[in-house]
Amino acid sequence: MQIGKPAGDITVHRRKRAAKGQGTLLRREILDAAAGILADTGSEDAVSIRAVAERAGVSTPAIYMHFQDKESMIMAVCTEVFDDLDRRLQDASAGLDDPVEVLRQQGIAYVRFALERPEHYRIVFMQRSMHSRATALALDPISTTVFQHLLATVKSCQDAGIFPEGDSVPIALGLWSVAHGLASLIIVKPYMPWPDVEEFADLMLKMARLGMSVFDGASDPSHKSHK
Amino acid sequence: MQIGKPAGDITVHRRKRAAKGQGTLLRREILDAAAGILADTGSEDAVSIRAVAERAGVSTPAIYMHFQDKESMIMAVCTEVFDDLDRRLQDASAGLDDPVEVLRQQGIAYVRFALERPEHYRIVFMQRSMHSRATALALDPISTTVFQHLLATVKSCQDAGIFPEGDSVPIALGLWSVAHGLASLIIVKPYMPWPDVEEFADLMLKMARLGMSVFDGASDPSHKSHK
DNA sequence: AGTGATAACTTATCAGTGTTATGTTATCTG
DNA sequence: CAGATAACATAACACTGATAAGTTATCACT
Repeated sequence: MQIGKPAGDITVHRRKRAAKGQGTLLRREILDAAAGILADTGSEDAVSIRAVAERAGVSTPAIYMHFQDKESMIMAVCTEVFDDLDRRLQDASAGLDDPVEVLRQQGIAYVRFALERPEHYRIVFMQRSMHSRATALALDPISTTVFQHLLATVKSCQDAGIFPEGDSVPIALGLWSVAHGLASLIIVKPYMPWPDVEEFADLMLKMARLGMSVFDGASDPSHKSHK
Repeated sequence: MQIGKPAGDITVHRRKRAAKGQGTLLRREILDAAAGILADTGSEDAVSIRAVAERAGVSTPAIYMHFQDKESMIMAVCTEVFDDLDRRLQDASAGLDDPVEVLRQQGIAYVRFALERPEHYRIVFMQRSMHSRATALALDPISTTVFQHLLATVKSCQDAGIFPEGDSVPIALGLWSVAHGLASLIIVKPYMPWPDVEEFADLMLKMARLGMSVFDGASDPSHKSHK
């Protein structure tokens, strides 16, 4: 049973260890490997610690030198991908004067982005974290970034008199819920009779805006005491 | 090393095997065991095949006599729980004449139900199936049931002149997206600055309704060719 | 150039998972 | 009471995330 090469765990390409100060180089290569697997397969399940380690050319526990656990690693991958989301949302509304049009275009861009990367979106926005609340928040800069930008857009709408004055937070959360609800339901229940996605997103956001604009006089519990 | 009882896999309560025609009795006990673990722990991860088998007092592969795989088992558990959802939605709108009020109360009841059973809701509405589209649809009677009821409510709203005439499907899907977006985002991102849940749900649904009511004259691509 | 310190890893292993092929036993039928 | 078979159990496979403990290459310093 003599075989030339040792049997068992055949690592395809064995990485050379980094120099002494350059330990963080591996972090980049791990992220690239994990991102590659996720992009190739489109499934989080395929991104196992072992698969990532093999693709990066290192041993399995080497991953844990740079990431606390698997969730942190995958979240880091998704965070990098979703940096594009921020840029896309800006691009979608660049050069637009009407703040309502800004809101609409950003909303459509949001849904479109989610449907282009359904697995990334699912990981970040449809999966509860295994960590505590505090660390889950720390691992999730995407949500806060998206929300801050949306908040600014809502405020400009309020300044233009489109939305009623008062706390912008519930309005922004409401608009976010609409866009998220649409994207996430399409991802999970694709067999439902969804109309054309972009026109439907347009419809929903219009619906939300028009609803909001009439809201001043209605019985709005969260704003009742303001006026 | 003589010990009285055999070491190793100590099954707490060994079930007596069912009689010859009564093989399906085990199915009920498996469902109860799985539902119990899910209710106790609140985590799908705790509902492992082995844990369920031990709780039911049978061996691990016995599960596979009644369920194709783990997903089917857990979906069966959730389907039973969500039968209550249907009843709750009916109760919430019982005795109401105004179809809009029916819509609002059902929407609030929907979100409330989701937040009372976040893990069940997550499994059914926030997790993509491992199966093919066809079998995923077959495993998911909840969505279709909920949607059919919502569709009926939307139609009654259309008859009352609250919503514009035409295809009810996109309107119902839109309303569902709103309620789902709210519930699912709260479940996954509880650290966001959510206002009081029920009043917020009320706000959102009002917002959706008021938007819809003004829609007839606006540029609505999905209805443009009707008039 | 040689030596010790240590950053950057690897080896080996643990405890668990879903799933399946195969073996066994209790019950029912004739 | 013998044979058929429904209703299980045993054992094992191929994974998974994670960790304790051991190793090796590189660096600073003499």
